[in-house]
Amino acid sequence: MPKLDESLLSGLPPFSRLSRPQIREILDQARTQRFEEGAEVFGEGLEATHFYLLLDGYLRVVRTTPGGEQIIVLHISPGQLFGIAAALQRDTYPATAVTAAESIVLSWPSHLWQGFTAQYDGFATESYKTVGQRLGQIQDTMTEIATQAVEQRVAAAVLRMVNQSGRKTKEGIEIGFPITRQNISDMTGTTLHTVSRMLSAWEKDGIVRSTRKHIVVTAPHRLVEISGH
Amino acid sequence: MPKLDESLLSGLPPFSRLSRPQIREILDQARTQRFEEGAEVFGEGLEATHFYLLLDGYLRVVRTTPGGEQIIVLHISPGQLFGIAAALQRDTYPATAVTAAESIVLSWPSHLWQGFTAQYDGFATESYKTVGQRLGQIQDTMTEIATQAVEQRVAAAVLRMVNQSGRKTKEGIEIGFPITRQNISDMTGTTLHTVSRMLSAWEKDGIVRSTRKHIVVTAPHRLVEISGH
DNA sequence: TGTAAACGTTGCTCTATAACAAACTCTTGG
DNA sequence: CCAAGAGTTTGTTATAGAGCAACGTTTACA
Repeated sequence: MPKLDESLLSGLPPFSRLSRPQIREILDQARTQRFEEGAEVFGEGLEATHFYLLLDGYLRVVRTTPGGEQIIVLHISPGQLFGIAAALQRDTYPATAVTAAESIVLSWPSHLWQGFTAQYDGFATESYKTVGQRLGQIQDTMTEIATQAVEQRVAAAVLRMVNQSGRKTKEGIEIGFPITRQNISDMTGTTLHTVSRMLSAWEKDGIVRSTRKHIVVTAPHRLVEISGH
Repeated sequence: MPKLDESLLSGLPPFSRLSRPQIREILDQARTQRFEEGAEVFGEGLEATHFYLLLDGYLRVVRTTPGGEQIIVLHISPGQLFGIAAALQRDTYPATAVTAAESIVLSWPSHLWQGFTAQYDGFATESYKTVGQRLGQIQDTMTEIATQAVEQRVAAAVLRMVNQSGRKTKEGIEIGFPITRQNISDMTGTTLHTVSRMLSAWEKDGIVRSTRKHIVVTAPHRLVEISGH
């Protein structure tokens, strides 16, 4: 395995205050893994043996109900920590992490968490900041699902993905990872049928352009209007 | 103001590993407040100047949408920390805390958080455990709202309150704080009308007994069945 | 290169639940 | 002790969106 370069981590919040030798130390303890699109990095309820950092790719964090339905709790972008059950004194993962695209992932054994927070300046602070942001985001999503009509929720979900991973194209802003109607319905608590109808209608209105697994938003402001924010 | 006794805190997880003098120190830095039922302890978006512990009473943590609708994110029981924005490096509260019953609350200035975690053994660990549990619970609620029918959600909400605050009566288990149909609808993303009909139906079936602002569950197992868990 | 699997679209029907409306009942405080 | 407000009940109507069904399209791989 080729040695990873310190520059991979030096820009990221949890590591930004560390010296290169410290980052070297951290990298030398990490395991690197590559996952195909659709692969499971860890599963809900399993023992939380490691914590992770997404170097490249995209992840979906997913919960499955007893009845077999699933909902996507959040998406993880490159540079973010995930599976940090150790930070919250949990011994199992509370959700499943599935790659939305081919991904490169670093991981460390959970027992190193304590040491990391103790010896690396800013690591704990930044990690808990991430936890706080995620908590806030989940509360937002929950409030939205509980109070908004389907069209508004779908619009908001699309906008969230665009904001998190959007890249400019000549036609508009494209969501940066493969995404199906089913995926969107799993984010919003609807059915793929309803999402499909909605996207068709928006396409007719010139708000989005979509092909199989890809969505380009051509008129973001109109989506913002629809979402009601 | 009467001096608070150390025994108030000594049994609670965040303080359980501390000596009496340490608890004395902590208590001496605390402000004690009493709130009427329905009072706001802090509001969403306000500067997070303090963190809190609920000594007695019950709280609802509430989010309000731009459109004026609100949803109850979770309930806080006696002995629990809340408003711990400081733990997550936030400078504003992400939600509003409203008393569901008359309540006694301790609070400390946010800047003490750092010191508490550094010098009191087990404080950080236990606090983050709480955060982890709450995150899990919110994810549960969200999954439920996104996937379950209204009757199942209402049943689950009632059961959650019973588990958290239930006290035995001759007729069954009573929810330990005042609760309206509107409150329940705010927990489940429905309307008070639907909740009212549901409770009426359950009462006819001998599953609950309810009076204004009070609910006694007489057949918890039947509610569990309905909730689908 | 052909065929199955995965993904997407669209029409039709049906129902759970919101919305509207009105009346009833308890509680509180002047 | 009465009035106003807060909480609850119940009936009726309207509709968003789920469910079912069928078909079309793209992708992958055998």
